[in-house]
Amino acid sequence: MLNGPVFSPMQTPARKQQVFSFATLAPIAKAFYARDAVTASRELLGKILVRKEHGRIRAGRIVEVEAYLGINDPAAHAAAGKTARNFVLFGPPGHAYVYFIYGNHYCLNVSCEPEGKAGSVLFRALEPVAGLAEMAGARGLESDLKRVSQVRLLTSGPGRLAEAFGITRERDNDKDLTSIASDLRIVDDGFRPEKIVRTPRIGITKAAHEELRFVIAGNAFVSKRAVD
DNA sequence: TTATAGATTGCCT
DNA sequence: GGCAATCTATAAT
Repeated sequence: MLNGPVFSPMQTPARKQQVFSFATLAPIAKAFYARDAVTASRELLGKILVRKEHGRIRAGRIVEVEAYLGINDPAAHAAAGKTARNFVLFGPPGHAYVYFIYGNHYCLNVSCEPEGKAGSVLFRALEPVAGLAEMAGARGLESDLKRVSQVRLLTSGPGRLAEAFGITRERDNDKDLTSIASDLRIVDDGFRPEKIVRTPRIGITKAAHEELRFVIAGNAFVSKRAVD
């Protein structure tokens, strides 16, 4: 196991970083994603999103996600059917679906369900594990992070984590996260959350009552608008 | 062709 | 807590 779920200021980024060797971090396999979005959401909590760029690793533990279902979920981009924008949702499982929102932010999903059926998991918050200085640089923040409140600004929120990992539609949309050749992947270090909390999704108006948001209970890096 | 809402964030009061 | 920023997709004219 790499690190527990709670960030400790005593664990410096350098100490955390030496634990990682990108080549040995096998991406989670395609079959993992070929399931419904609710199951995939629960299973993804505690896994680690990893980016390799310029020989450096950025990694963050997944602590908050939301499930978006297929054509019957009014809040899902798949609701309108397959389009040039959302085709990834209908494609093979384990691919990155990246969209641009509010003229300012990218958001990252991973496609679920077998090919032909839509469904995805939105990444809403990560707990930084490695490459914190790189994340801070990408976010335009001070790299000398002393407090948890500062580290939270790196990846607590879907737009924030995308920026921290340099995720864009042009670069990452439809990327196969299960490929050994991918610079963006999700890995399993054996960590399992003690408790998962289920709540309504955040920031949507359609089907807002559906409880399809999942968070690791008590984790300090869950996005601010959280309603546990 | 024009209008509007959107799976957000950060700054201002 | 309110609201501007700023682009895209989709609905309305």
